Amino acid sequence: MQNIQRPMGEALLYLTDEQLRHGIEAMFFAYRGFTADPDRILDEHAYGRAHHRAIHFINCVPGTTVNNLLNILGVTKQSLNRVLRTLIEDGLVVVKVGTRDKRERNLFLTETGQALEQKLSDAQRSRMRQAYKQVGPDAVAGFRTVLEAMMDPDMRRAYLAMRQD
Amino acid sequence: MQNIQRPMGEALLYLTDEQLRHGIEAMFFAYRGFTADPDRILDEHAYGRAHHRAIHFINCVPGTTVNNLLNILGVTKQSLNRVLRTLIEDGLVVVKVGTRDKRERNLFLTETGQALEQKLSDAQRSRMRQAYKQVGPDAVAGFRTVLEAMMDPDMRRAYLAMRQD
DNA sequence: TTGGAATGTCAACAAGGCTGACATAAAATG
DNA sequence: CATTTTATGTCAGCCTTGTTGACATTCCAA
Repeated sequence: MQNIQRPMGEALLYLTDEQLRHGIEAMFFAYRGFTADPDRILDEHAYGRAHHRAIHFINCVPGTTVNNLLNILGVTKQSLNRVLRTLIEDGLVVVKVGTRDKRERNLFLTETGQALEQKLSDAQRSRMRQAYKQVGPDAVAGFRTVLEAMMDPDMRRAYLAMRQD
Repeated sequence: MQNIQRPMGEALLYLTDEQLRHGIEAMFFAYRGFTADPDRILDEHAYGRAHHRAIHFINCVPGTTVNNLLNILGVTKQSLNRVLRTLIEDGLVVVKVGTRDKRERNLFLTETGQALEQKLSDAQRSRMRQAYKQVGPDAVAGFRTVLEAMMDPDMRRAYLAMRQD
């Protein structure tokens, strides 16, 4: 370590080990903040982050299959299945057997499910909005750019495919 | 949803629900990338992220007390204790009874512990460096600014106190 | 039509959070 | 000096959410 070369004065200051370490810690603390508000709401419903993630992406891609969700979430199908089961039992998610391929299950949020999704994403967006507002558009653009660069290529593809702005 | 007001044309485009949602998803996928490399290394040693976090912050503040670590990590002492116990048993961490206050335990990494810390943080910094290099200093500055704005105030204080750049 | 691949379910286990209760030693306080 | 508070550790037990293994169903292609 300690490969502290500064080939061009302070121009690459942001690439020193020290700076990178700060970035790592910022990521750690920020992610805590990022999940704090939804976590509180989920607690009231006896759900966890896993439920939140499932709800979020089912809302995002209504009718998605279990398999597709597995790829997005990066967990095993067994793990996802447990979460889905409780969401289905609780009437937040409905399953329809695939029309073309009957092995597939298409997932949808019920109205109750959509209501919870709203509540969760309102909370999360509200913190995001406050942060964005506080720092302005340029910082936000930089934020998104770095996040994209940090993703694994597969996830970057999934992420970019999901957006159309 | 769909409360899409645009009070000043496109000037606040980055604050629409749609944009905020993309920020949320970017955060989710990026955090996965962020932890992927250390996770692989930890697996080989039969450790988890909890061990990584402890190692990281003990390295960061050598001689830190258990209580201080609890505040930084935001877990219960029982949970931290389990992790610390294995790290001590495995000879990665040593405990010294506090000099001024003998109730306190000061935590340090052994050479072995430092070696693992190096390995983990090399991997994590390397991804960070690649991302930073790819996007340039302005984006990096924006990235850090937004992350700081997203933290809970307590954590922001802890984070800012930790750095002296 | 039959065997393999894809999809999803159930069961059991492990990591790592959590709470509660309790022990000990040291410090602080009256 | 007696008492209380603080810092830490430990045990037991619970929950969420990962994991693997075994199995059922469905589809498709040889």
